[in-house]
Amino acid sequence: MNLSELRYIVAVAQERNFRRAAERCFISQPALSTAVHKLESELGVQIFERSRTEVSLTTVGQRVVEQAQRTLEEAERLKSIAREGRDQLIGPLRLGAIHTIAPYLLPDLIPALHKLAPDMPLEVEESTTAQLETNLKNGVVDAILIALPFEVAGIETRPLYDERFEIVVSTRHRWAGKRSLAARALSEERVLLLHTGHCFSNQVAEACPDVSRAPHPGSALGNSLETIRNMVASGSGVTVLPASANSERYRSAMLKIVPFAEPAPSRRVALAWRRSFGREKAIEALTDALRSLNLPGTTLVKREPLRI
Amino acid sequence: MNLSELRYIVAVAQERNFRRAAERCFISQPALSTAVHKLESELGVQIFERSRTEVSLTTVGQRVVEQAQRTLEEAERLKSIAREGRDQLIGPLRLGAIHTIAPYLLPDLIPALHKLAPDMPLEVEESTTAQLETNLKNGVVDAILIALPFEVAGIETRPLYDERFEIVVSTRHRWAGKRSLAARALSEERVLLLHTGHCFSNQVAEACPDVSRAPHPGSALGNSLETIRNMVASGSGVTVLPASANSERYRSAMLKIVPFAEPAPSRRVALAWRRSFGREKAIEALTDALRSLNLPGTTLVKREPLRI
DNA sequence: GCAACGTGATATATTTTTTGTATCACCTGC
DNA sequence: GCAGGTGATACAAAAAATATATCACGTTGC
Repeated sequence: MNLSELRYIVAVAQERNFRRAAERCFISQPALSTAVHKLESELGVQIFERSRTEVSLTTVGQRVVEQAQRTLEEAERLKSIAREGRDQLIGPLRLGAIHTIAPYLLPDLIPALHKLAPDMPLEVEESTTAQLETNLKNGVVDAILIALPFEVAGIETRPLYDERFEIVVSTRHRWAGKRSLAARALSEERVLLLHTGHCFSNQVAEACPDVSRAPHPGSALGNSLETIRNMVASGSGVTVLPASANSERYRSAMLKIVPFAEPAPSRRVALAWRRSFGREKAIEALTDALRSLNLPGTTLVKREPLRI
Repeated sequence: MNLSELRYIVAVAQERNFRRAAERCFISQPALSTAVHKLESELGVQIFERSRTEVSLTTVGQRVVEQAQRTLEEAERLKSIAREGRDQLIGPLRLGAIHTIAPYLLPDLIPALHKLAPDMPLEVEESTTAQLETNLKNGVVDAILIALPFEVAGIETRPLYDERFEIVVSTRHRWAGKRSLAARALSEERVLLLHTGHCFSNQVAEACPDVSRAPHPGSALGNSLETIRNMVASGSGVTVLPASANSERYRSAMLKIVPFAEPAPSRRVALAWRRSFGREKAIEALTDALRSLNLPGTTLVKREPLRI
């Protein structure tokens, strides 16, 4: 039994004539005849009564044809479901981002993406790189925003922008008036950072090797740079933040941003997704939205050189 | 798109593994893979997300698979409808019979058939041979009981029994005491018969060539032999009836039955049905029921020699 | 790290199924 | 009786489904 055969018996039932039914099904009359015979013998039931003059339905045939129609309708519905789902820019996109990116990017990203893909709401999850990697591989999220390097089997990565690091101090700090500072200067100060589970902390530590990592209660600082920013404002130390964290939105009267002397340390932010994730269009739209944001202290990476 | 493909994606969705799904579908893994690919490209939608480690459903895929399941259920229901309808002894059988047979046969036939095929109710129509022939060809009835000869293209005929004709007179009639009468004797009497639309009248006329066909209002006698019987009882004339019309059930104290002298005229009653009518079992059951009736004045025709 | 195993995809060949062409037997209506 | 129409059938051709062998890639366990 297959759907064509069902279409055939419905056509025959409607036309009550094999030739016309065959024409409507775009097949030859003998093909139709054999197909109907095949179905009848498979079902073990005679659907039609054929005389030389006319074709009529048997009692069972009546019910069989009705049910065939119902089956075909369901099959049609399947097609229309697929048709509706064909647009990759329809349906939610689950995006993960690390704590040092999410809060500074999402407020602008969400409206930007909404313009490009109004029917693709963004569902956001904020976590560490390690957790995001797991969730990405498991399919809990569809794409993640992380800092490079990020080499994972089966995962596609696309660099988006380079982002300078900046030193943040209290306005009352002796560095508050500085135009710039060398990385090694940080070794003189108490530098507040997120705990080592966060890649940003490691990157800062790498960039500024002799930073005196001040001891602090592991999770007491939370996962938020904002806590650190407050601590800096209250004079507990200095910190290093990614430039986008110092956008106007987050600027404070109690803090002063001091750029690093060139070459300033930086990180490369990238988008990553499963190679098997089918919605390339969604990834493209997301990329476009991200590249349109114009974040302070960032430089877009030239488009397309995918690092695999 | 075909039903197999739907079965395949349902299996993959359940197993979340192509090899196991293939095994469950009794096909090879590559066959399953290509089939799923084919369906995906036909629908223009990715149903599954395949990583090397695991298979998962896309958002559309989820809905597609659900709908596929629904479609398959309807197809299954079709099969079960066919399975239920497979028994040819289930469902009504529409039987036509001429006026000179129906009333004398049906009272016994219905219970007899009910014993042989309890789920095959008989729907009866009483009419003339000509009308029955039309209705049989049109499919308004499935089988008819008529008197031979009956040669119609596309119609199968099976002789059932030979039935003697008998003379019926009033008890006050001068023939009331006769043991038998020759056919030609009828020429002396006023013989009441149904109008010429009824084959029985013609058969009597043929058998008794010089019958004085008494003039009578065409339809005033109705289509019923019973009307004639009443007229005979009231002395309006004599008549000739088929033997089964004179069974105990219909015998009257005011009437006397006089057999014809040998060779008594008779008719051969037969069952006829469209050659294309599929329910041979139903015809068999009906034949068996008819042959079991033991009607008075009838002799069963030897089984099976089908006259085609 | 690296080998063994497991995954789905692919290439090619084979089998099965579907369909088309030509023709038949039969019925209807003139 | 003959022309036109019906569905069935035989056979051939085309298309589809499937199997075998193999691949590339990831995971896992040592």
